[in-house]
Amino acid sequence: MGTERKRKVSLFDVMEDPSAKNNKSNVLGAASAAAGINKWNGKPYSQRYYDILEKRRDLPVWLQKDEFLRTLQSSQTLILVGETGSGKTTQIPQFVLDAVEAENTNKHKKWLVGCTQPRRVAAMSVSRRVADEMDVAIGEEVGYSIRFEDCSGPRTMLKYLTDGMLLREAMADPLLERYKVIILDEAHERTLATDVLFGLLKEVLRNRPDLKLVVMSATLEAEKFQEYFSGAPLMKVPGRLHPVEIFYTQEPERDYLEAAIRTVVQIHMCEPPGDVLVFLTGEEEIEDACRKINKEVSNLGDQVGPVKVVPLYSTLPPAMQQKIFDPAPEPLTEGGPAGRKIVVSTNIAETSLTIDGIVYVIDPGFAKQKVYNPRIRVESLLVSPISKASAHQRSGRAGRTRPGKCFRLYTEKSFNNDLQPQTYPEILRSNLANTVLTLKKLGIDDLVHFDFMDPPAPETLMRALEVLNYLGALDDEGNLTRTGEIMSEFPLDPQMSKMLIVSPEFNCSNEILSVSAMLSELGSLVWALHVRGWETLIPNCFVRPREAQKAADEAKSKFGHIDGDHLTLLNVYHAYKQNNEDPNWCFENFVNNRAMKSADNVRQQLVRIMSRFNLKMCSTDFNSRDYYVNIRKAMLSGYFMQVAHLERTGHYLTVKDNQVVHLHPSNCLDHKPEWVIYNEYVLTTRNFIRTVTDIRGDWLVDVASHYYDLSNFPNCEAKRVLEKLYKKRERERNESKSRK
DNA sequence: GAGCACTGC
Repeated sequence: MGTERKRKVSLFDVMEDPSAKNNKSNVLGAASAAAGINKWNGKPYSQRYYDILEKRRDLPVWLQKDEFLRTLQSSQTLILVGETGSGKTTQIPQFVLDAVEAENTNKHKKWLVGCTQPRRVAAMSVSRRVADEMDVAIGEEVGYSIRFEDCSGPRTMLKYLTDGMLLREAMADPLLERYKVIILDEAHERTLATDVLFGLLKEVLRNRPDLKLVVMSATLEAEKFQEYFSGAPLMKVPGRLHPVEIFYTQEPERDYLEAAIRTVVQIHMCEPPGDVLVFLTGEEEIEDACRKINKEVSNLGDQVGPVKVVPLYSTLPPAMQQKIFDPAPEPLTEGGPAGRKIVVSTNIAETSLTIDGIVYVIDPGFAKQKVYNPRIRVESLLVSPISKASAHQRSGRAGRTRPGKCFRLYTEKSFNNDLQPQTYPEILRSNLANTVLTLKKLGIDDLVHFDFMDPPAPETLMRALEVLNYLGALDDEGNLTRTGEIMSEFPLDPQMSKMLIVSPEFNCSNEILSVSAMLSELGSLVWALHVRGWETLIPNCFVRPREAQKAADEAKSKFGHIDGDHLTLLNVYHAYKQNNEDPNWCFENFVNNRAMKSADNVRQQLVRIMSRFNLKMCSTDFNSRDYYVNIRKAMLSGYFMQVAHLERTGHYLTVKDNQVVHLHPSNCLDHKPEWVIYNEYVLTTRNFIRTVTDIRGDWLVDVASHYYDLSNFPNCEAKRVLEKLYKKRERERNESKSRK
């Protein structure tokens, strides 16, 4: 296999003379276009194809098509910087297709061009657009691949996929041999998956001279990318944005929320018509701001036009999110002052959602960002200043349809001196246990010397290795074990995949599958439940409308399990299935139908992975006393590092880390157990542990004796209790021996 | 008796 790879001629080396190549592609293009036959599928072009083609040719990237093809021909890696509106995401992959096709001598050889996106929606919508542009059916020559949905086939030549999905593919095919060219789009966003792909692809390119890489990014960091990819050529494509005038405050603002509201009102009173976008940090702040803006504007009476204030955050259900696309309200009287739409949004409007018609942007300079503390292994959300790149992106939102204005609620000096150039990449802000497992599976043995664009803190890597070692995914030399290999196949946190893998030993894999599916969808499903004026309870498959709180609480209590929230989730899942997944049943019981559907979807995916590894699907007899005991023990064998002990003072302390924590009030326990496992540790008004289940101290000794090795344990009450347990064990063992 | 930046497999 290796020799064959070496024999392959580098893809674009065939043509020596760039002008000859261009002639050829032009001739080809002209010939097929003249015949009106689509070279990709042999069908005649539709009228729509020609209509779109005309518009495509107006995009800024088209002016540089030849330059792009020449550069791609002469180098293995290419960096392309293009601002919003340049058309790079839709056009560059098509240019690449033309190039590959022109150079491909073996017409029967299958090849693929992949283009990654950080978000599912983008992968889906861009591929649909490109299929239209190429006049082919989606899923045929052009397709996409995202979790739960592979819309590609044997004919596919261009595939848009999420970065996480390409990483998954690399686990099965480390040299990514199906691909001729890989395009990493939106590289500046520096998602965890993209960062891992950087390092991985750098290695793959060394082993595969016939593979090419195009890195596409929107901003300033191009030189850093260039340096990382050993001086790869850099191409710049202009964007197509209207000019945006930037205003700074003269003095720092004491209260950015109050300043933001004041600025909205001023714009509405003094500026010409045009919609406003305000960036704030979170749901509560946004709802609060919307109320205040409405109040302030109504105080102005009819000297100003009407406003439509629209909140926007990810947890808003899609129907509510749609309101951002509504037009601004009409003037109250004919010829009266114009109406204005005011969108108050989180960072979601910075990258994920684009609203046309925005002319004014208000940027207070803050966002909630994830931070990770490796010492106590806690990720939390913190309101922190944004980066220059982020500020730039925000202001660009004002110039999509016409020239706009951006009001930065901080001083110019502060922008220049205080804001860091780029947002910290995610890899520096996350718990890396799962990432390290993926890297190990990809065959990266030496993590310390892995070529990260931004290497994570050694302590974070050490913590991740330690966790994986305790879970039995890595041996003491740091090599992937068989268990670790299976764990890496699950799209779950290592703790969760561990409990799944061992669950057949506790005769409860069916139940652990359900718990895992419910838990893993907790985070990503909140959006389905949130309706304005409604509240949710955690676990968030429960809905709690403000006008029916009592009924909702009663409904929830029917599912409550006194031994813990994990078991409550299991009860809900079982009830959902017993009622045939009936949406009416969900409605009547204040259970969210969408959340349940999605959990069920995840569960099916997990079942498929379990079967692939011959992991048995089994249950303990429901009437057995051990039914719940087995489930709790199986959970403990994954979560033995997330245990808290009730001290005599009445507080919980996390085991080993000795952090004071409190049971989150959403728990459904009817007592305070001496020992609990928890799913997450959240830092808000206090240190809370959320989704909690009662476990027994002697199980710790049975299930995770390697972790509860007392010779390596900080002095604390939990240690003394465990010491007693170990002694009791020993006594019992001796007694049983002497009886024999 | 508290609360959810945003993604992804």
